[in-house]
This record gives sequence, C-alpha cells and structure tokens, in this order.
Amino acid sequence: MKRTRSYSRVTKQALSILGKLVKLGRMERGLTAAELAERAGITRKTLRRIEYGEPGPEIGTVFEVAALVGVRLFKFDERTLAMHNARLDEKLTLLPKSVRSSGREVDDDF
Amino acid sequence: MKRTRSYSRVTKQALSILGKLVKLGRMERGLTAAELAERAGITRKTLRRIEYGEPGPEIGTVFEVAALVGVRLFKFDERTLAMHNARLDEKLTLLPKSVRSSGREVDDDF
DNA sequence: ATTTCATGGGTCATAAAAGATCCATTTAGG
DNA sequence: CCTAAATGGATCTTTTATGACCCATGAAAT
Repeated sequence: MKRTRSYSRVTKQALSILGKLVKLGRMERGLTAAELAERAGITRKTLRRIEYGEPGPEIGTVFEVAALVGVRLFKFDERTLAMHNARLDEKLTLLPKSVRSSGREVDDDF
Repeated sequence: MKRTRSYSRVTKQALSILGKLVKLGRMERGLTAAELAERAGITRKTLRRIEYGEPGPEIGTVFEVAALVGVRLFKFDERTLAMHNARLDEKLTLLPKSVRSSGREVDDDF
C-alpha cells in the first residue's frame, strides 16, 4: 500500500521553522553542512532534508542535530527536563491504564 | 551498513517527554490508541513507538499526532507560526549563501 | 577573474520504519 | 466476578529513509 500522508498546516509550519532554526544555528556557528552532518553522524543529504523541514527524517536525528546547534525544543536544561519527565510519569501512573471511551479530564499545564 | 546511532541524554529526555505528553493528551481526550492512530493515519504500533519516545518515527508523523492531541512544540497559533517563519526567512536571506569556515555571529532570539 | 569549496541534486544498494495481521495479557466496568 | 475491549508484543511484507558516491552549479576569498 502506497503511503501518501498529508500534514496539517501547523505541522508544516513547525517543521519549516525547526529546519530554519537549525540552518540558522549552523551558520551562526560557521559550520558547513558537511561538518555538522559529520558531527551528527549523518550525511549531508539527511541534514538537508532536516533543514528543508521535510517530514520524513527520524525525530531522534532531528532533535540531535538541533541540540548540536543550540536549538532546543523544550527550553530547559537537562536537569529540568528530567524533572518534567518525572512529573509526567506521576501523572501517567495516576491515570487509568487503559481508556474506555468516555471523555476524561486531566490538568495539563506543561 | 548497520545503523547504530547514539543519542544524547537531552535528546532522549526530550523524546521521552514528548511521548508522554502525547499519551497524556490522548488520555485526556478519552481516545484509545487505536482511535488516535486511525485519526493520524498510522497504526497502533507506530503510535506506541511515538508514545514510548523512540527516536525512529518520522518527525512529521510525530508532530501531526502531537497536534491532534493538543501538544505543540512551538506554542503559537498558525498565524504566529507563519510570522516567525517569515522572520526566519529574512534572517536567512541576509546571511551568506554558503559557509566558508570562520565563526560568524548572528543574533538568535526566537 | 580564477580557483576553491559549499551546496543542490541524482542514482543505487541497504537498513529500517511502517503497515497488516496475529495472539496474549491486562483492565475497565457492568 | 466476568466479559468486552484496550494494550503489549510478535511476525511478515512493503515502502521509505539513509548512506555512499557522483557531478553540476554557484558563491566566496584571494
């Protein structure tokens, strides 16, 4: 089955912005595409796809490249990230383990 | 060639958090994994990989799923996203088209 | 202007993700 | 308790991304 996916405008915008932030971050640091790609352990081509905001690249790779040029999705340091992560775990354990179709309410202030 | 990639702790944390936010968002809305997967046009398996914070899924899919449950990376509405996007374009056109290895400085206040 | 090098883009082989089914287990709810 | 349904996980196939080259173009620095 051929995979023809569609993406919402919000997603496209977010991808585009993220890609441009990466490119900007790379140039700020005077890195060539080849240099950054090597540091990230990927090829120039994959980096280009990321900087172009294409939806295909693996999210792990994108996050890694972003981190390398100082772009962080959640603007927290690692310690704070760990905290948030732990807090999310608490929330999740408090919830029912499976959903039985009936709109439940949970506070969501991240 | 076997692809054995490594990811920084920050990346892992960010992925983990994003996945949990998605799961939380899904449960808040009383959606089962199967329901959300269907809306996103993916399978339960892929959704699970996303909610588990695995690095493999395509970034476009992850963003799309996140958007479906109200989780946004850049907490702006679509209009604001477009604005930022345009601003980034300006910045990029002002920069030299290619990097010739020498640390350049650009202001970066996103 | 000339040369050097970054970037854009193409091809081909391969590894991995995604899809399609399965089945086992757990859990929500009557 | 019991049962229907949600979740977790396995396997097999298809589709796609990635990597490794390669070449053309265009920009940058001398």
